[in-house]
Amino acid sequence: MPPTRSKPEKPPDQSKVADAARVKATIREVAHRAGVSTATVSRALNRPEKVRAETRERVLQAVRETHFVFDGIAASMISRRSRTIGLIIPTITNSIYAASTQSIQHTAQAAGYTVLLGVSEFSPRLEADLAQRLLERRVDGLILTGGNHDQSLIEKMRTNGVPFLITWKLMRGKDWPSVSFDNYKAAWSAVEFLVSLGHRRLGLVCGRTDVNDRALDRRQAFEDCLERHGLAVDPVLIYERDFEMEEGASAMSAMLDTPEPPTAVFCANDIQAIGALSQCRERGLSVPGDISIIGFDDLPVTSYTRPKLTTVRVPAHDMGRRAAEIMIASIERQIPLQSVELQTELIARETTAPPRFRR
Amino acid sequence: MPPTRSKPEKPPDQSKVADAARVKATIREVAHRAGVSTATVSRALNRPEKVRAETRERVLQAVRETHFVFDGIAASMISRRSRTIGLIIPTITNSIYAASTQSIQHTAQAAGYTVLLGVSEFSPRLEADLAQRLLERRVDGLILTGGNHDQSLIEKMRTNGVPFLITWKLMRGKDWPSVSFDNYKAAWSAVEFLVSLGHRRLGLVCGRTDVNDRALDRRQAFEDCLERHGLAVDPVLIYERDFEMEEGASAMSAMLDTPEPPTAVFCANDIQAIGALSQCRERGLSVPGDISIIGFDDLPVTSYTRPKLTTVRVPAHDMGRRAAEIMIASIERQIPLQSVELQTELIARETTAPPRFRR
DNA sequence: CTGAAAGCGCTAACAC
DNA sequence: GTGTTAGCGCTTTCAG
Repeated sequence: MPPTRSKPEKPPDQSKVADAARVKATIREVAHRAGVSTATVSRALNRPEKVRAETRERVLQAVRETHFVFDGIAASMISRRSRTIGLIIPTITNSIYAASTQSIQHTAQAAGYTVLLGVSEFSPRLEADLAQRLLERRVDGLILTGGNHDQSLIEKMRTNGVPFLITWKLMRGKDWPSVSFDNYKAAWSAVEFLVSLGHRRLGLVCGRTDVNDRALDRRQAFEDCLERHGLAVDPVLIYERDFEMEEGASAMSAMLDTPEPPTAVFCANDIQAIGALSQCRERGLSVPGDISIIGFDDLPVTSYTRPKLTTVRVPAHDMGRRAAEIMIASIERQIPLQSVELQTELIARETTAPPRFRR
Repeated sequence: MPPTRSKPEKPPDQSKVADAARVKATIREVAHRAGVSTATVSRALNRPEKVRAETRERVLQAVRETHFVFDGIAASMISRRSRTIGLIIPTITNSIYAASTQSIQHTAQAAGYTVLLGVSEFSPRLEADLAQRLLERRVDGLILTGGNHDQSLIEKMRTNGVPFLITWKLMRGKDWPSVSFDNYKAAWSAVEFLVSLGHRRLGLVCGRTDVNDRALDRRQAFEDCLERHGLAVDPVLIYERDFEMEEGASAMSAMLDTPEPPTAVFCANDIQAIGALSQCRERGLSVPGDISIIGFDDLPVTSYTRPKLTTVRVPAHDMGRRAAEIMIASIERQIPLQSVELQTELIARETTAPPRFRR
């Protein structure tokens, strides 16, 4: 047994706590080992400059010896801050949300924050559960996707003083802060582009507008833009589908089987666009010769399809970074959450061209 | 003002706390409102069956009125459990890790756990920081990617009693539990397949083996398999690159510019394979006529490339689910972490064929 | 079935 | 500079 100070106020049953600890250490063990008070340990860890260098070194030494891991949970109880932000997205798999998520996590990490992740799978019910749990973990702020949320969730965030931010959807009317591009405007630009190429009969593939208000904005833009140009909005050319390539393929297939197929199709996300494109090639159709396709998101893979996909570039990384920055600034410096509108950009690649036959 | 019990032991400056709370409620307010003790509120929330139905209803009513959100942080202090698991992956963007992550989050959520996410960007330094922070948040368990970890991290997890699990890499030799397929075996099967097709000059594109032990296993299998078949391992046909399509393209480009290009290339992940494939087509080479390509992962998009990519299917979803289940079982029922080996499957699609000229 | 009281590991005054 | 003390919001004996 090592020659330790023999004042067993609390007889520790540590058989050989030489310098490799066997059990979780608390700030008390560290203090004892360093021969200081717990307050000093706390200071040495959080405000090193308020402690004499030599003392600090002794404390740090004791921390190392015991493999002490600071208990952020206990600290949070007092500081009323968890240094944690919650993030809820509908899906990560195979999607553009992964990009914003990675940026949020990166930015948070750099600022000393940890991200609690929730995946709602496009289910409002699941989202509410997820959010409740994040709130119970006392996240300092919550970053949500889109503007469809349980009313009681909003109330809880309000009364519990948890700031929240909407991403992927601009909340112009409401007083909710959002960091996003304008889905309507972006989709409009895509449709406008097809029309300007001379297309008169257009199809749409998009997500399910009942659970996805981004898809709703995009669909609305599609319909409005056609009307604006005096073109027909034919329900037989509008498909709301799940977020899968296969769904894009089958939607395209259905359109092509229509008596009067479209000469151009707007797919409101690249995942579905890739499926749609593949379906056309499967049938031996030339893209863009026989039919034009435009996607939405600019996933990295869209530069690698054959032909390369024309799409709308969405500032996913920027959005994630800005959202995290704004959230953290609000948490740390009480700066009210500000809304930011980001821009999108049409990336004309190879799947779009004028229709073969003008009417 | 509602006719409440008038015994202001602690004069609450609530001007009109009718049923919409203005500030965060604690269990005390709820107790007061329901006319019970804090202990009863706690019981009503955690062990409803130990409280009379009528009392419980009163408590729940008070919870609703105050928008009370349970403080999981305070609860964790006592229970020594956070109902939280940490997950560290190298990247989410545009990758197969998104799939396992989604499954882990899904499974955790269903079991009442929250996931704390860290993205290490293939940096051991960043990973150590991330892990430290997760430990400080007192995660009940940690799911890591691969087997390269800071020694002091391992010690901290050990002495702090935080169970950890390795994914994406089988830890046969070491005593670390892992839930994964065997990278070596899986890569071997891919290379073996090319050899069995008649290829004698093979190239490799893989991740950076210095920061990615999965890539190392796969490279090792490539080299061993060639040797086993008495084939040359030509360093000029081996490329370690970052995890980007562009990198796969440039690696392929370099190989093709070689005096004696390969007739088949094993890309140790689909991302690089897509780039490589694209590069071949860019140069007007026929795949698999002029050159065969096999990928690894079976990303959804590999069924949508032209031609469709032959690859090795990896059980990402299963791995995530099993890892989360095993971790949670260990946390809740003290079951020791068990290792599981999952299987992969070669998916022969359209980018592989016998070489045009046998030697 | 319910209440009173102690205390989880840490920090924030306030002393010394 | 450093120590002492009093809790943060909750759970958990132990009484009643």
